[in-house]
Amino acid sequence: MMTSVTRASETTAEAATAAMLIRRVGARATPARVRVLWLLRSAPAALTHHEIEKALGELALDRVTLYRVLDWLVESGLAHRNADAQRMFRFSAASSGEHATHTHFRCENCGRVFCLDAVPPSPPHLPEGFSLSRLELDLRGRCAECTCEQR
Amino acid sequence: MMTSVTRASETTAEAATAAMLIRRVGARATPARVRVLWLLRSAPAALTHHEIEKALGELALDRVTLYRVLDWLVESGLAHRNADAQRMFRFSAASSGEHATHTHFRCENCGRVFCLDAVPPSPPHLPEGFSLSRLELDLRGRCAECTCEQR
DNA sequence: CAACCACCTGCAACTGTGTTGCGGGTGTCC
DNA sequence: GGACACCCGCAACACAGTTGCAGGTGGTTG
Repeated sequence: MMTSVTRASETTAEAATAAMLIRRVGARATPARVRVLWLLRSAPAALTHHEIEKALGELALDRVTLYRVLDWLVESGLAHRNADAQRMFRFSAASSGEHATHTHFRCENCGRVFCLDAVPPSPPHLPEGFSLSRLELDLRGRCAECTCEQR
Repeated sequence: MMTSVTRASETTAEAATAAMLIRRVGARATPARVRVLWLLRSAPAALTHHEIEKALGELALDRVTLYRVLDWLVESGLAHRNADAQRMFRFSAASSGEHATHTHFRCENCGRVFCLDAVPPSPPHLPEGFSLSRLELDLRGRCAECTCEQR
């Protein structure tokens, strides 16, 4: 069925990939899930609930449904959730491989979060009893766009 | 944890230090500010609003006043604010020197945030136009306490 | 094919963290 | 001691995220 996310032929392949990823987890590839995952996978940065809602345009889902889809994506490992500096959740597609170490850039002006490919930083050593499961490098500053308008 | 603000003599010196820090910024060292800053400075981890409220015990302030004190501390550079994974703000005292690079450990079980002294990781290089102001290493895992009770 | 069942969707109402407005109190300075 | 700035607390609000429930959808089974 696949209600078209857009009509461009190349993106239907992307949508099919998203659907495939969803089915692989053993769940129905509903339009809502496909759209959202497709959007996350094509976004260069982590998106807020609100940004996703806007980006879906007239294909938008109910607010709650979107929350539930996002929760489900996170729970099944297809997406990641992080709270940004404005204490809002931001969602990004999980890279197919590992996500154990990751680098984000948070713009202090517009609040957006970008996922960077950067060298995994050296593993530090922890106080006794602490166990490490994941490591994240967090860069703060201004993104290219905000540096331009340099308020 | 964190018994109330006591009358022990040694802590009065700590309180005096807090008051001094506040006055140095050019502001009144009100009891509320002194108490909160003192608490933050003696805490091993970043605290939520709620934890601070509890820790102050019967000396507790109004909810709103506490928020305003915290805002003021952040604004004057005496404290730092970060959103944790549960999208709640956590506050920590600013170290006297720089805070440009910093390492946090976030417990995925209890949500607490610990400030670690760790080597500043090497600065990676950014996409064109991005400017870096701060760098943070974010470790996720289980803190000693939660590793013990190992759910 | 019809009944069934699991699951997805949407509406409404709720929760809890953080914020704003405002009146009143407390210090400080001339 | 009067004016002023600042601080405090109460109440009401704003908003992201959640829960409950009724209804729809699609696949499966007899």
